[in-house]
Amino acid sequence: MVRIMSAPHRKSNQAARSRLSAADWEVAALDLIAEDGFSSVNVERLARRLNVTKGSFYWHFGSRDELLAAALKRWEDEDIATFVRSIEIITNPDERLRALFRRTLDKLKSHWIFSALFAESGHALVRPVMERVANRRMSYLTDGFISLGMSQADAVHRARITYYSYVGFMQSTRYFKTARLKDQAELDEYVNHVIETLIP
Amino acid sequence: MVRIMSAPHRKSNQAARSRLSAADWEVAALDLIAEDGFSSVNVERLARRLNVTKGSFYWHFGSRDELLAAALKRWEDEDIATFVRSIEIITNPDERLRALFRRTLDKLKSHWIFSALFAESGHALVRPVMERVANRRMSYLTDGFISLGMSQADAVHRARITYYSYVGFMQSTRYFKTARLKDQAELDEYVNHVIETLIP
DNA sequence: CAATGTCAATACGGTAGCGTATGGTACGCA
DNA sequence: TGCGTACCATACGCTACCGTATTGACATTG
Repeated sequence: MVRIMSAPHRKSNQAARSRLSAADWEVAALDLIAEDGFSSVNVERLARRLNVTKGSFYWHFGSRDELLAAALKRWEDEDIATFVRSIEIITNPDERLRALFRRTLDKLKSHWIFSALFAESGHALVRPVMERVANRRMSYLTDGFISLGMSQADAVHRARITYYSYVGFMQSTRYFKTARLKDQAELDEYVNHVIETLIP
Repeated sequence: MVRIMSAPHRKSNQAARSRLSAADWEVAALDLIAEDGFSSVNVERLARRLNVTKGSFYWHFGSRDELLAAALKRWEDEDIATFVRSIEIITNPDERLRALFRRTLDKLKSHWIFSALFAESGHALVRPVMERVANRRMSYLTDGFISLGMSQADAVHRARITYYSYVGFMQSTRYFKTARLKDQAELDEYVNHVIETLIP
């Protein structure tokens, strides 16, 4: 119960910047989401991480939900931006689709956040975000399969399989050691199999 | 705040049986899990559903975790039993695999519980259960693909895709209206596409 | 009918987390 | 140099939930 404040007027290890902005709280929230899930985000825990008390938090945000909404928006925006940057520049449709498949392996923090958020899509703040994300990716995939010569109907189905298997992969590797592939080689092998199975 | 107890000594609408067993609490917990997720299960809410107070609960169970563990065990046992009953009796390996794929569409409550539990595999009580379930299904699928002539390595990969796309499908339809297929016809069409894509 | 066992109601103590109130400190700038 | 703005600390109230303690109601059985 008694918490020893070794550095009362903090000048401590990591937090060289002694004052925080709203953005700092959002980023910290996203970190926590990636580690422990969306609903694990609570302001006192965040405050402890940032070496301040929640007195500070409520200066930047009116409520916990306000922070969560801001963090979600930040993630969605970043996610779109990096996606466009890394994929959209590839012109050849076949190449682009394959690159998209392989991209699921980049262990970006964004993927972990995706997985954590997806698992809690039941939450009223999360659901609309994840639904938009799903629709964007699904229609992107559909277009990809169409431009490879598939019929509209087949492309939609194939996009579903693809997206769903991505979701399942992410969720499983998040939670289960058993599901994690051993090394980079096995990972590559798996993705190659996926590409050969799903890309006509 | 003031709760009107219209039927003090309860003889009320649904609960004809005026006394409960531990099993009743477990079943109610599973219902709640299917509807609202694992972590939404709390004893006072359950008690309200069952038209009793939690004074009763703690006669049957020592703690909330004890109930959750019992409910999980109940589900896992049932899940194995119904799986064996519905699939294992089919001898032809190709038929069996197809039946397994189509079984995904039966809207059994068990599937909803699966989906709710999977989403919260982060929980210490849930994770081992879902890991066992995943391993069982994965190795079952792997055997299926092997008996259809695939190499061991390919079969493992294909089993992964299959299981992961099942997980993604379940999770998505659980949360997103957009993801839900319109009617039985579209559903069948989708599964046919899945079968043609994933079964060699 | 008494005694016991089984299930339930009520009242209470404890903790975690949200949000508020109020005052404190430090930095930029007049 | 002093003053206001921006950020932070402390203390508190409130609610939801867990779990405990005690007593009550009803059924079964000796």
